[in-house]
Amino acid sequence: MTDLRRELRDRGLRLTPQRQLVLAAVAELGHATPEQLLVEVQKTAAGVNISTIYRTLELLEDLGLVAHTHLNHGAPTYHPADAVDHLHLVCRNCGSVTEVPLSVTDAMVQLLMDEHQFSTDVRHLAVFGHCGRCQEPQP
Amino acid sequence: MTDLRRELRDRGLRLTPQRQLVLAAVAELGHATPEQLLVEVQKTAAGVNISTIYRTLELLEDLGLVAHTHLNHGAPTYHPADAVDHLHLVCRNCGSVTEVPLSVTDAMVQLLMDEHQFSTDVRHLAVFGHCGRCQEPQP
DNA sequence: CTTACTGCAAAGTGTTTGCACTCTC
DNA sequence: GAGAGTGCAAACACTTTGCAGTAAG
Repeated sequence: MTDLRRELRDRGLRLTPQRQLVLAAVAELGHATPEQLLVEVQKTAAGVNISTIYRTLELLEDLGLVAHTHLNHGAPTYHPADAVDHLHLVCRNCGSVTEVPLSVTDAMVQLLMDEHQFSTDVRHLAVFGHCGRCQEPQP
Repeated sequence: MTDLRRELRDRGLRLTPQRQLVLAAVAELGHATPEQLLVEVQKTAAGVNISTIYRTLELLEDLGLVAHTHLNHGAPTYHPADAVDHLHLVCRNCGSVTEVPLSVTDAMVQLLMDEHQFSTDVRHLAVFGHCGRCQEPQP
C-alpha cells in the first residue's frame, strides 16, 4: 500500500483510489480476469470503468506488482507477482486450474538456460493437459 | 489428402477445396494465424472467407490434424499436429519464437504425471521468457 | 436431390484510444 | 494550479453466428 505510493512517486505517478482498489482486488481474488476485477472493485467504487482496470493492470505489471497468465483462450488472469510460487495446470476437459509448486519446472528451466540461453519467465507459464479426473480418452 | 477425405467421410462430412487448401496452408506455413492462413489460401482461391478459415481450423483440430498454440496475446497459431516435435520459446522482449526439442520437458511431464496425475498436452505448451539476445535487465 | 458447406453481413468478446473533466500532489 | 488520471463513448482486433445460396455425395 505505502509500497505502492512510493513505487508510483518514484516514477512521478500518482496514488489514486482506483489503483489501490485494483491492487487489492488482484490480491483478494487470486487469479482473476479484468472483468472479474472490475466487479470486485465496483463493490467499493461503483463508478470505476473497465478501461481504468486495463490501464491500471498494465501499470501494475510494469511496476512488477502483478503478473498475468493466459489460462484459456479468452481473457488473461492477473495475480500478485509475489504470490508466484506455483505453476498453473489447466485441464482442457473440465477447465479446472490446479496450482503446483514451481519446482517441477526446475530441470526444464535449467536446460533452457544451459542449452538455449533462454531465461524462462515462470510467471507466464501455463501447462495444458488433462487432470486426474479427466484422463485423456485415448485418441 | 486422401487421408483427409477418409477422415471426413467417416463422420459424414465432405471434402471441399477450402478444406484441402486450409490443411495445405497449415502444412506450408508452419505456425500461422487464421489471418495468415487466409492470405495463403487466397493465393489459390481468392473468394474464400475468413469465417470458413475459422470453421475449418476448428474441424481439422477436432480431427486431430492440426493443433494450435497461443504464442502471444493476439491470435493463436496453427500447425500440423504431426509436426509437434518441438516446444515454443517466446521472447517477451523481441517477440521471437524459437523451437527446441520437446525432450527438455521430459522431467516436468514425468513429475506432473507421477505427483499430480496430470497428463501434459505438449502441443499447447509455450514458454515465455527472454532469449539470448534479449537477456532480462535485472528487475 | 439432399443437406453439408460456404460467403456474407451482422453481432459478440475482449481491449485500446481520444477527449474533456477531475483530482492528486 | 499543473498535469497525471479517470470516465465515457467510440474504435479496434479477433471470433462467432444466422441465413440463403451453392455444391459434394
